[in-house]
Amino acid sequence: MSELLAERAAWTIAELAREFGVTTRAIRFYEAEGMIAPERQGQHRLYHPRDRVRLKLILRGKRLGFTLAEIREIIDLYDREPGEAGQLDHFLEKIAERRAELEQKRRDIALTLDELAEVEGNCRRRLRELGRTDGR
Amino acid sequence: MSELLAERAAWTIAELAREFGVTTRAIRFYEAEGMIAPERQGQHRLYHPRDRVRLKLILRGKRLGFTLAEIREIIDLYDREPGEAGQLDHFLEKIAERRAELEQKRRDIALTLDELAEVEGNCRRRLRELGRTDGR
DNA sequence: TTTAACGTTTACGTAAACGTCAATCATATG
DNA sequence: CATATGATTGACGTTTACGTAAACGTTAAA
Repeated sequence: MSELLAERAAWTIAELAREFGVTTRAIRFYEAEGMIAPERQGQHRLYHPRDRVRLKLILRGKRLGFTLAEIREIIDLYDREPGEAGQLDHFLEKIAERRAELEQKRRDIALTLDELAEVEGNCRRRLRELGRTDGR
Repeated sequence: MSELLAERAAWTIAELAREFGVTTRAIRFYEAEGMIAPERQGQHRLYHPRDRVRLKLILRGKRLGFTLAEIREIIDLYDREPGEAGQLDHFLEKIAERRAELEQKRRDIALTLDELAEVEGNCRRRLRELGRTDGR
C-alpha cells in the first residue's frame, strides 16, 4: 500500500528537503531564524503538518522576492490571536500594506508577460519569414 | 513653462536617482554590471530615454525578486537582433521559461491575496463583535 | 577666493541567505 | 563488531547588491 501524504503525521528533515527541493541546511536555517519549530525526538527533529505548511509559506514568499524578515511578518499575520480593538486597526493596516505590495507585483508581472508576448510574436513572425525564404 | 518629461532628452544621475527612488551608487553599480551604458560628457554621465527604460526594467525585475543576473537575461531578450532560425528556437525556449516563472509568481500572489483576504475578514468580524460588546 | 553643490573613481564594509566543511553521535545491517 | 547511513552542532566561507567613506575634480554663488 502506498503511504499517502495525508496519512503521514511526521517527516524527517531529509524527507522534507527532498519534497520541497531545498537543502537540510536551509531548513535548519529557517528554524534558527525562528520561522519553524519542529518537535524534538531526543537529538533528532520531527516535522509535523504544521511545519510543512510553514515551510511552504516560506518558499512561496521567497519565490515572490520577499526577504525572510518580510515572510516572517506575513506568517505572523496568519497565526495571530484575535486581539484587542486597537491592535486590530494596526493589524488591518499591515494587511493593507502587504496587499498593496502584492498588487504592485501583479502589475509588474502583467507588464512583463505582455512584453514577452510581443517579443515572442516578433520571433515567430521572423521564423515564418525564414520558412518562406527557404523556399517552402 | 514646465519641463515635460517627454521634452527632456537627458538627465543627470542625481535626477534619475530622485525620480526612481534609488541611490546614485545603485545606478552606477548597474552600469558596472553592464546593464546600463549612459553617454559620457567628459567626466560626467548623461542618461537618455533609453537608459531610463533600462533602469525601469531593472527596478521592476527587482520588485519581482529576480536577481540582477536574471534581469539582465530578461532585458537581453528584449533588445536582441532578429537572428537565425536555430537561435530563434533557443530564444523561444528562454521566453517560455521566463513565462513559466512569471505564471508561478502570479499563482503565488493569488494564493497569498486570498489568505490575506481571509485573515482580514476574520479581523473585521472580530471588530464588529467588539463593537457590540462595547454596548453600542 | 573660498565654500558649497554635484560629480567622479577607488576601495573597503556589510547584511542576507545560505554553502561547505569538520567532528561527533546513534542506529542498523551484513 | 565494523562499516554504512543519516542525523546533529559548530564554525568559517561565499555570493549578491549595494552602503559608506575617502580623495579628488569642476562649475557657481557669496
